[in-house]
Amino acid sequence: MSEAAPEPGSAPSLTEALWPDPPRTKRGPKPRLTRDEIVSAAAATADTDGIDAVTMQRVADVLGVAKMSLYRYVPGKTELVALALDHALGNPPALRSGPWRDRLRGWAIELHRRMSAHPWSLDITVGTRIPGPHELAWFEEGLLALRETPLDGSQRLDVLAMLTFHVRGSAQQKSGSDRPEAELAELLGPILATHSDRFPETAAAFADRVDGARRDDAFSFGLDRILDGVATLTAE
Amino acid sequence: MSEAAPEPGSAPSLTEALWPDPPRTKRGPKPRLTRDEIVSAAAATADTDGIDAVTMQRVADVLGVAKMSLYRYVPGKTELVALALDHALGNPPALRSGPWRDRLRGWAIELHRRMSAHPWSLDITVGTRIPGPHELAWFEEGLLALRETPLDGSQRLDVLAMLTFHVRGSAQQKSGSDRPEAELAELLGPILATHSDRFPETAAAFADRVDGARRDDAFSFGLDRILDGVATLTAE
DNA sequence: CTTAATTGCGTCCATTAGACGCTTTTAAAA
DNA sequence: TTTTAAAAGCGTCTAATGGACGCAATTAAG
Repeated sequence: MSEAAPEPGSAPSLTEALWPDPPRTKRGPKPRLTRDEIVSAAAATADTDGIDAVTMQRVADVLGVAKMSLYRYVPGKTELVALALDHALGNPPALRSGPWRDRLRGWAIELHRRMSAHPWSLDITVGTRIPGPHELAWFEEGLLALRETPLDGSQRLDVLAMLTFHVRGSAQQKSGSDRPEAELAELLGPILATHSDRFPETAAAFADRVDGARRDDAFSFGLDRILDGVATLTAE
Repeated sequence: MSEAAPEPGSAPSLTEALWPDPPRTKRGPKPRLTRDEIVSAAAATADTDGIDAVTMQRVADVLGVAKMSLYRYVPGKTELVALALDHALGNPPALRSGPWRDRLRGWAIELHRRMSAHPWSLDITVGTRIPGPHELAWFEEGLLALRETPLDGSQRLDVLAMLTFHVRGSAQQKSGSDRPEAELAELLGPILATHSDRFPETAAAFADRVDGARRDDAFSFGLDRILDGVATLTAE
């Protein structure tokens, strides 16, 4: 929430933070750190102990510097976290052949894998954000896959948004546990048992799921449904 | 993160908080507040000033009591927020007739409306949560709509999850602004202009969207795609 | 060699959520 | 009616947080 612009620039600091300009004057002491070191440290901390463990103090400790030193490299915590997110996302896989459906499927699966690997990324991708370079690269890659379809640009964006929502939602559900559905069912069990009269369908559906010993593949189920839906549209 | 159980119950406090038991011994001074008053105050505060404005202090001020008094009604802030969410969600609409597709569509649209009306609800529905009574009621309603389909319980749950993800994601994007896409395009404009060589497809797609003067209906676009996909499955 | 930009960071502050324990209220038990 | 103990209200205190500010040390440009 602070402005770190040395010049009277009009862009918000978040944009500047994510899309930095190289200008490097050569006066003054040499920086002891790199912005990238800080971002990596923040991401690593989030990976091991969750996003709440990422405090300026802790990141500074990891790097062996004082807390306030970080502010020479990063305008604030918000920006640091945004950078860590883009760092965790990384570059999209480049699959430039095959039919759009397979490509898009691979795209979504890989995105899901990345986000699941950094569950904290889900906690912070909230609201209208400014995408970082890697995030935009993912978008670009997804749009490339849709190029052979008759969809217009707007529809293509909508398709990617839809896929992103599904990836995010699915990854979110499984964050923190590797058998999320079983866990949820366990949590819900007592509640449903107590109020089975109020929620008969829900109780039945969960019983069904447990009996069927289904694995956690709500993600791919939904993914296929979505791709079916898009296919229906492109076929028109 | 604290345990408020008067008895040595084994359930986590969140469950107890969301699914309270009426036991009301009649000793001691009469409570000056209701849990519901507190929850309403918290939700109202979040509605007007965002989730960050919801502090125990502020809620207490609104109600004219001391901060620590709230802890007699609510185990902690986490639980208060969970309660506020369920409060904001409210009961699902009861549309018990018509084909499953229309019912599900109405269900999703209404859910979208509610969540958009309380944008803060999106910031806090993260990870595996314990659903409150209202949330479960929505689930129940959604499952009811799917009863006429040949899908099994597990698939029905997956469909609802998918829809929920889409609703959440869409509502999230538009939180904080009523023309989110235009806003995003504005934010992205300078970036894309600067790096149009790296993101040609993205630039083109956004240009397409702006030219087409499309309104913000990524939500219903995706919703129809999803329902198409489900229809494909049920038709098999 | 002088100068000015730039770094590292110590100090300070405002805000949080929450623990703990005291006092007061009030219904149940004697 | 008196005694008793459960429960409510909440003042006080603590630890953690993000961040403003300004000073001293560093180092390249002039």
